[in-house]
Amino acid sequence: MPELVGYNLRKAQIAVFQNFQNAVAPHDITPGQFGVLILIRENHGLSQSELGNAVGIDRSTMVAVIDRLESRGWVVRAPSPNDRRSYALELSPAGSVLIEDLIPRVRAHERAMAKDLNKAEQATLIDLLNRVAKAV
Amino acid sequence: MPELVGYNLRKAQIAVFQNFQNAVAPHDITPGQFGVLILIRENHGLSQSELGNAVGIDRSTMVAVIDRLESRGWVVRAPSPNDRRSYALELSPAGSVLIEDLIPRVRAHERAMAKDLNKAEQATLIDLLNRVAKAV
DNA sequence: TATTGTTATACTCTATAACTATA
DNA sequence: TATAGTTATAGAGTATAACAATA
Repeated sequence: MPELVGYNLRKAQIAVFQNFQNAVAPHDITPGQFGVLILIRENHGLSQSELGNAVGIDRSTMVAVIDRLESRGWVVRAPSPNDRRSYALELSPAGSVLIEDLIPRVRAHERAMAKDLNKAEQATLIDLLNRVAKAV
Repeated sequence: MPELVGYNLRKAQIAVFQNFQNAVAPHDITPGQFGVLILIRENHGLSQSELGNAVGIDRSTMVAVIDRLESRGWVVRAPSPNDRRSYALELSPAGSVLIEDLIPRVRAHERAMAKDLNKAEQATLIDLLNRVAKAV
């Protein structure tokens, strides 16, 4: 097992996930939720289906994801101006404040994670991960 | 985001997970379950708590994990010879047959995943992943 | 007819707290 | 007192199938 790429990927992912949780404490937010918030911030008015496609999850799953973020006051389902079936997702003011607080924490988390890797090694790691993701 | 190690790790992990599922079809087994079966095979008589420690999950979580593997006929809870509180976990004959069928599939999956990486690059990737996992 | 959001349903993975039997 | 397995409970994340409203 220790020589398998998949096994090491899994182990690194678990360690990184836990460090992320510590880094963003006391906000209790997952990497997936952070990614969704970032996507909404950078793409105003995204619909739930578009967001699901971007993240690779079903639109029925996205309902509960947005429910959670909305119930915590970070995201609002605004009416879409041109399609009455869909919502235009936006960050709430509280959501914007949250993101501004999270970004430096996530940057620190990234630094901690890569602290034993120089710049070239970080670039190599990202390149290799990309090639693995593309290969499968 | 695309320049973050954590983000790329997550993306690679998702792609690899899906490819794993295809590779082991029609067995419907997750990488985590495969890891548990391998550990039981390589450590006869392991207890649930020991297994949980090895994998990094709580012993209460391990109950349901073993329940599932037992209900599918792959693992047996044998009585521990020296401690009546605990079980000595073993693969059933069906579980041994399953593992023998899975191993070449998982090897093929590993090859597919790393098909665009030469030997040196694979070793580099594993080394970098290990250093990330250790850093956090 | 096709798409968007939703609900009902189901399953996996994860944890904490409290319990029973045993050490 | 401490440990092993268990249960109750809770929550996140994931999916498929079917439905209403809308395109």
